[in-house]
Amino acid sequence: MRIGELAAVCDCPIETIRYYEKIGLLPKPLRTANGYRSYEDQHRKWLQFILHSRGLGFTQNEIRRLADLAHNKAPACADVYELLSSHVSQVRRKLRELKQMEKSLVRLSEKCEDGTLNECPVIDELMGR
Amino acid sequence: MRIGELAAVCDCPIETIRYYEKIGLLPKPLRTANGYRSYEDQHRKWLQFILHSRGLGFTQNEIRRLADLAHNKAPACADVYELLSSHVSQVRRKLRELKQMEKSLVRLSEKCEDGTLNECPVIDELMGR
DNA sequence: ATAGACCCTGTAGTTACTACAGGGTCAAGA
DNA sequence: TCTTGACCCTGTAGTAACTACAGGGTCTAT
Repeated sequence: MRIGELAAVCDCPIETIRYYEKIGLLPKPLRTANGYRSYEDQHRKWLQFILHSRGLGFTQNEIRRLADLAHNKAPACADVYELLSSHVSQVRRKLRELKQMEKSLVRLSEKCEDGTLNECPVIDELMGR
Repeated sequence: MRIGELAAVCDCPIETIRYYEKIGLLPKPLRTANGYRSYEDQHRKWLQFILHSRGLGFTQNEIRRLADLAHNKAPACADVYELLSSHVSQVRRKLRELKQMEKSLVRLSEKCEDGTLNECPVIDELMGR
């Protein structure tokens, strides 16, 4: 499978695939005589692993650690679990932050009274009271 | 006020202040004879404006637009309101994404059964079923 | 006279890509 | 046969929003 096909199958830009290879997230494929990358189905699985993890908000570092665990003969489930739960708490922290932001923003925009005012209390408030 | 004092007052790293000046977010202050930056109280307000906006998740571009509106004699409240509501919808979109992530992560980590397994269904699932 | 705290500029590193620039390869059609 | 077009290659630079030096200058106190 050439890179274009892998990209199409996984719905992922070609540049990203080459990038994952460069940073060592995706194992290097063999090359054909003309230098083109030649992927096996295993590469497809690895790439999807990366893309799924990314979709769940894991950083490249976390994905790298997950991948290391995955390539292990007996992936220690406890380690995976730890990575997972620490990530869940990060996501929850981010959620709380965003909810707080949303609240403040709504409170702020209520001062606008639907944008019909000619003076702006929002700007004043952001300037620090 | 020298940069160190401004940094302390606003609880913001010195480098960040210089960075905001460099990218044109914070107006350039006067310089003393020895070349040190010399800030007025107005600068403190501008910096707090930036920091507050940043705390609400606005990007530098949005802050720049807010600041332009703020420096206007008669800031059009409608424009501010528009910026605000478009930002609120972004925050809400991000919130939905994160909630979805959290759900998937929790579902995934439940497979771990508290990390007591020796095989790992999580890895399998991330590899794409 | 020198130690220490402060200030300066300019550059490089971070994360996770994306977008070229400037080339090579290969199959199909005129 | 030639050339057009769709592919592929490497390598570098740009993005956001900072952060962290390197290598210097200034000023106050001991």
